[in-house]
Amino acid sequence: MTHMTIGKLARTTGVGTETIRYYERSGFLPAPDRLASGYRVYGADTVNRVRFIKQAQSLGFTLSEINDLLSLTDDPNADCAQVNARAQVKLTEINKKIDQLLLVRESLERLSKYCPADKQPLSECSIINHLYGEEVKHDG
Amino acid sequence: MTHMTIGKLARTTGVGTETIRYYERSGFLPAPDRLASGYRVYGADTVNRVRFIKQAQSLGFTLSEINDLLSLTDDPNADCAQVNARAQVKLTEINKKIDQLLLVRESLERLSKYCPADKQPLSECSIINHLYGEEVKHDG
DNA sequence: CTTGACCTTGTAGTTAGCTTTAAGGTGTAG
DNA sequence: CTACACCTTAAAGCTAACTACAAGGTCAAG
Repeated sequence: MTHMTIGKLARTTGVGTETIRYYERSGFLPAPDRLASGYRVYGADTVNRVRFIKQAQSLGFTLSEINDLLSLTDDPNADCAQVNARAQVKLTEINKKIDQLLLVRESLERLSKYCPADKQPLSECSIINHLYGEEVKHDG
Repeated sequence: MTHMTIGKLARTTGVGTETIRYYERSGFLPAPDRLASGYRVYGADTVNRVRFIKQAQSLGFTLSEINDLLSLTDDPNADCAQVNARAQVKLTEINKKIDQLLLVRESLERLSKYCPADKQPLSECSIINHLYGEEVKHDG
């Protein structure tokens, strides 16, 4: 059970076969052994590597950042501090995105609050008027 | 001063000339009048329209959603409620994104907390171990 | 020995929103 | 009249991460 073809690997890891081949093409997975027929053969190590990629993606890392992380795990001199530094960079990015979205939400909520939200003409719509560059009343 | 060429419009609105042409190609801006030379000529209305697009983008609307909003503003039967409904949809999306990012941040922070963050071998790194599918210790 | 699931390759398409390039015409300041 | 900034077009390229397609070879069951 140590050898599996691409479809089995795909089913085991929950990605598509085309995605596996794409990862190989792009250097995220090493070129696997082949059967005489040319079929790719994978072992448990590749299952782990694909899972690593998917887990890291769910934490907001891009494939190229994940490649850096994978290089670290292959480097005998790499240490925890280097991984943690990358995690901190990612945390900073995520915090920035959250802050931006909070600002956008605030704007939209404020605009919506002053929009009659019934069958008023668009000339009364604070959202549209704001988009066209006009000032909107503030609280207080 | 009511007529300006594409470069002036671009500078006035803070976008590139190629972006203006791209908007026209894609139907976000109407085809403008032309000089005898073929140069595009714009008026203040186009400045407003481009600003509308940019403002709406900063609120998280995609170009295709913005096109819908612009169609509404061109529709004599459109009303405030329709615009507000779109704003609510967008607010829901933004809230979803914020929630996802908060979860991701929590995961990354928890992992980072248990990572020695000094020159320990990667086998001690809770981040890497998590990505490879191992369990991580919890608080309490 | 046939059926059908599975595999191979290379190439191109997708979404979103631009940006760049090539090859050339126009407008104006000095 | 000569720079030089500005304009024109069509088409291709970019980033990210896949996804689809065509045309064919392989493997296992019955």
